[in-house]
Amino acid sequence: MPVPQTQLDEVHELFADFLKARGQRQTSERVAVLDALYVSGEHLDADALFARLKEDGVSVSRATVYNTLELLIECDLVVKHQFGKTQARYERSFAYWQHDHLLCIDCGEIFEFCDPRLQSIQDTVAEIYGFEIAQHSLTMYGHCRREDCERKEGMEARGNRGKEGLRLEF
Amino acid sequence: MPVPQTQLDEVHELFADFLKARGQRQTSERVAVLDALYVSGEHLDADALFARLKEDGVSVSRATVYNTLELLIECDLVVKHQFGKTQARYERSFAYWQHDHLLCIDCGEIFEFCDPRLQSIQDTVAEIYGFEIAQHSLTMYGHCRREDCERKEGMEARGNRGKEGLRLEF
DNA sequence: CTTCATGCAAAAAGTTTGCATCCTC
DNA sequence: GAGGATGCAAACTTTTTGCATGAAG
Repeated sequence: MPVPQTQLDEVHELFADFLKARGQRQTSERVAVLDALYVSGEHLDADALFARLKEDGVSVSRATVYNTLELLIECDLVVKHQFGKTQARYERSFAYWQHDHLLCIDCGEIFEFCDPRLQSIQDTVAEIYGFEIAQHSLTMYGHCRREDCERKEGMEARGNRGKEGLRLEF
Repeated sequence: MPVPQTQLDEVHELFADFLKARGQRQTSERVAVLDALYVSGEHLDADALFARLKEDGVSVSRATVYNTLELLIECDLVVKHQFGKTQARYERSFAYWQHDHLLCIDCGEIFEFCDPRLQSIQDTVAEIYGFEIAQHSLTMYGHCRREDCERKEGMEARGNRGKEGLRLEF
């Protein structure tokens, strides 16, 4: 689901302001990374993002991708996820509903959901442990029922050696 | 909190049975890795586990540590966590309450909690998305109030360059 | 005595860093 | 024009793999 142009403009402005405030420059590479994440709305890993940019004819180095992601995370335009893998994935976060994730163990597809009860849990935990909770990460892992879910990712990644495709890591 | 001897025996037996069933050998190294995780009950990363074993006078290679962890995960005696870092942590999982985690952004301390409402959320999500949910991972990140919480890990890991120590990754 | 497991070291995979060149501001 | 940004490649970190040696069954 692509982001509407007005929102993309708004995000560009936020990023520009953030950079200006820190005396950093607005380069075409930085904007390209921002756009790649906002236009697709997918949960991309650094390498997929790098490939996507190259496909789009934008030439950036991996170092710049990582540098820019760091900046985007700092100004809260992007969040980094560690969906049970050593490799991180990045997702746009501005003007987008706060949500958690549901991941298909077989095909790797990611779904998003939101449940208000999680806030109650967070409040309870904060009170019991005397914590000031800044953020949370909730991911559910299971088997989806899409007709085109063919365990593709599980097969590739794990050589189909168990009843389940991906190795679960919590 | 160390595990009682009777439980350690039980875990040894489970592991022995698992290995025998697969025609694999019970070596002292494998048992040592299992014990290291069960005796301390901590959430160790592979390297810390390696170091702990060396401290205890057990000489195992990193490769064996990783191999054994894989086995222990397969027989559900250990779970792997990816607490928003590229580096995984491992925790014993047998005869231990099912719980989620609360992590101090400043000192890195890990607390455990359990809230029955999460099961309700899981059921709802499963129904709405038509998923058969196998597992979930919930981690809350915040600031603890221990008097000896001195942001130590944040300082080391990130060079104290922000208002918060650890980089959050969700 | 036959595998299977270990240890070592090399390779992978993901990410970070140093530095000369380039380009915003 | 000056200082931050880029690209490249090398370094680093964590994890995986290949192979000769060693030990469990």
